[in-house]
Amino acid sequence: MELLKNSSGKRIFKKTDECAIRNVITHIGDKWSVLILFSLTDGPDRFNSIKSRVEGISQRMLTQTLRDLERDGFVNRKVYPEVPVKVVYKLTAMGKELVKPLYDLVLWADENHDAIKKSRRAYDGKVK
Amino acid sequence: MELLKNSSGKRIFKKTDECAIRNVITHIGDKWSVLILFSLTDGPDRFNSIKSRVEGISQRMLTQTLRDLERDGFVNRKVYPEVPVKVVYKLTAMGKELVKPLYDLVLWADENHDAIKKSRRAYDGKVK
DNA sequence: CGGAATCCGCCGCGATACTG
DNA sequence: CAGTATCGCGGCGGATTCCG
Repeated sequence: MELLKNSSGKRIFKKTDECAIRNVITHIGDKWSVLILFSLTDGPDRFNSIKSRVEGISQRMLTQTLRDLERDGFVNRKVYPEVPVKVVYKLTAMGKELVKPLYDLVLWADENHDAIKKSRRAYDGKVK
Repeated sequence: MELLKNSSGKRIFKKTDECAIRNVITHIGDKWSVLILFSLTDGPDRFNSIKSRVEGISQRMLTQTLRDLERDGFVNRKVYPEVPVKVVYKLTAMGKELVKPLYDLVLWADENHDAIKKSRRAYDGKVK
């Protein structure tokens, strides 16, 4: 994956687009993307329903994030020209694939949440 | 993990600290953390060496991110009181554990990198 | 060498108002 | 209902300077 190495044989993480890791992180790093992806694992859902389930997200950010996810091929957007309009979002095949490793990560974090909080308290105690 | 559901049986993602996912994302979410963690999988390394390997990171961000990782118990910091000072960072046991699911995620992203870029081009072509 | 401290630009993101 | 458009500020993070 990362072939570039320095004189000590250690990997170098390039700035550019070629670094796959950076491309992932930009999505994962965005808190809303992950929550939206996970919400859609419960099945297809409508705009305002997602909005109410992902607490705290603004209309602006939901629209924008869904667009990005659609653009990357993780989410499918379907418009039903009723009155009023109905728009349903669902995971694509690739979207469902992405959620798998993502889920393992979240699961790990959930299990280690206490250990992390404990470590923090210890650290903050030392530094005061 | 997430027990709260709405009338349709779909999960609700609370704003608060109770949502494990949100806690994960804030840690792993930022681009620098992941790159630093991965760089340390090649073995312990010094401050400026990491800085040169993670391209584009500023001194400020490297220091800050390393502190956060140390605080959460993912990274160990050891000072060698030589002249000039030498500081070596390495993954803790928990840090190594974290990298595993993280690696699967990155691996997935690497494999699907082309598909994502292709989807993007198709999307951008439509919207123009 | 490995930081800490300060300053500051810019843009992410929320709030609000308006449309098809 | 599901968006777009516009404005405004808060804070992330880069650049610079100084220190043990």
